[in-house]
Amino acid sequence: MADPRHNTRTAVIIAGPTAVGKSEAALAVCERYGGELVSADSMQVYRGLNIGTAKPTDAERARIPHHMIDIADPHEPFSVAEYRARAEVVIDDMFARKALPVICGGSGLYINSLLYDMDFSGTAGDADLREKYTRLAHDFGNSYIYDILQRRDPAGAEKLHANDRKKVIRALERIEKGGERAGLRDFERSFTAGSLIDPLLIVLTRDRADLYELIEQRTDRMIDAGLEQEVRGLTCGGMPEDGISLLGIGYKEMLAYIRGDCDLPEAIRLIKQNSRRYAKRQMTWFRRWENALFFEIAGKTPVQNVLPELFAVIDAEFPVK
RNA sequence: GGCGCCAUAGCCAAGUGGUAAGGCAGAGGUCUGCAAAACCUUUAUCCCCGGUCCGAGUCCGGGUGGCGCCU
Repeated sequence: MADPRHNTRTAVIIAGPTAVGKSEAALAVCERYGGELVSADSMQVYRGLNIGTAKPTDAERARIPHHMIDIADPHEPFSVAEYRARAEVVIDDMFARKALPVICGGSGLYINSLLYDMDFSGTAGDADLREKYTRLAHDFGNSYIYDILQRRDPAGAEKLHANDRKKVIRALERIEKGGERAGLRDFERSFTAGSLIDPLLIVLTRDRADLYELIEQRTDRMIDAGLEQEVRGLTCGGMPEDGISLLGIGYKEMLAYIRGDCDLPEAIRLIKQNSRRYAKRQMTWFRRWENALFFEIAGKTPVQNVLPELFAVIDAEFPVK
C-alpha cells in the first residue's frame, strides 16, 4: 500500500510565540510521524548562539535530526533569501527520503518564505548601495530618499512609510540593481501557488499573561545557564559588536551590560521586556495566516497536554507511520 | 503645633486664565535579502468641595494626601 506521503509535499509547520513550547511539540510530532525537524528561526541559524536562542540541546538533536541550525557564521550576515534557498534543498531531500518535514520556529518571515512564492532572485543586498542611501537619509532626512522612491516607483512607495528607512532603501536597491518595482508585486494570502510545501499550519498559543511568565522564567534560566559568558566568548572572538547575530534578544542587552552601559538587573529586565514585545509581534504575524490552526495551551501547563489534540488533526492528514 | 512646597494618564513630566506638550510602559498593526530587525497607530479632561470669571489644570478659600523646615 502506498504511503500517502509519497506523492505529496505535505509538511507540518509548528509556529508560535517565543517560549510557548514549540520545540517540544515538534519533537513529539517528529517521533510519532517519522519526521525531521527544520528550524525556522532567524537566530538559531548562527553557530555559537546557543543559550540565548534556546537552541535545541545535543540530546534533543541526537533524538531527531535537526536542520537549518548552526548553518551560518555569526560574523557574517544571513538573510531570508539564503534561508529559503537552503531550506528548499533540505526539504526536497526529505521528500525524496520520505521523511516528514516538521518546520518549527517563530520567525514569521522565514516561514512565509517557504509558504509563498517570494522572489528573491537577482537583487541581492548591496552594501555600497545601502551605505550610499543610508548616508543620504542621514544627511538630508528620511523623506529625501523616500521622495526618490516615490518618483521611481510610486506604487512601491505607497506601501512603505517614509520613516521605514530600512525598507525604503531595500526598495531603491531593488530598482537600481534589478530594475524591478516593488509596487508591481504582491503575493496572495493563500499558500497554494509558489509554496515549497503543502503545509499543515499549526500555531501554538497561550494566554498572554501566562506566556509572559514563562518568558521571564526562561530568561532567568538563560542567565543561570551562563548567557553572560556566551556573549563574552562571542565578542572575544573578534566579533564585531554590531553584527546581526548580536542584535538578537538576550545578546544586545548582555552586550550593553558587559560594556558597562547598564547593570545586570537592568539588562535582565530589558531581555524580558524585549522578549515579551517580540512575542506580541509574533502573534500579530501569525494571526494573518488565514489557514492556520490555533491550539491554545492551557495556563502554564506543559505542551504535552495539547499533543493528543494535535495528533488527531495530523492523523486526519496522514496515518501514523 | 507653626511655616513652606507639591498634588496632571500605569510611571516620569510640560503647561501660570482660553478649552491638556513630550517621553517611558502598555495595547493594536505593518512586513518580499539585516526580521529576535525596522516601522506605523493609539491612551487623561488635570486629588476633593466651594468661589471669582464669558471662560480655570492654571486665580481665591476650605478639605484630604505627600514632602521639607521650624518649635
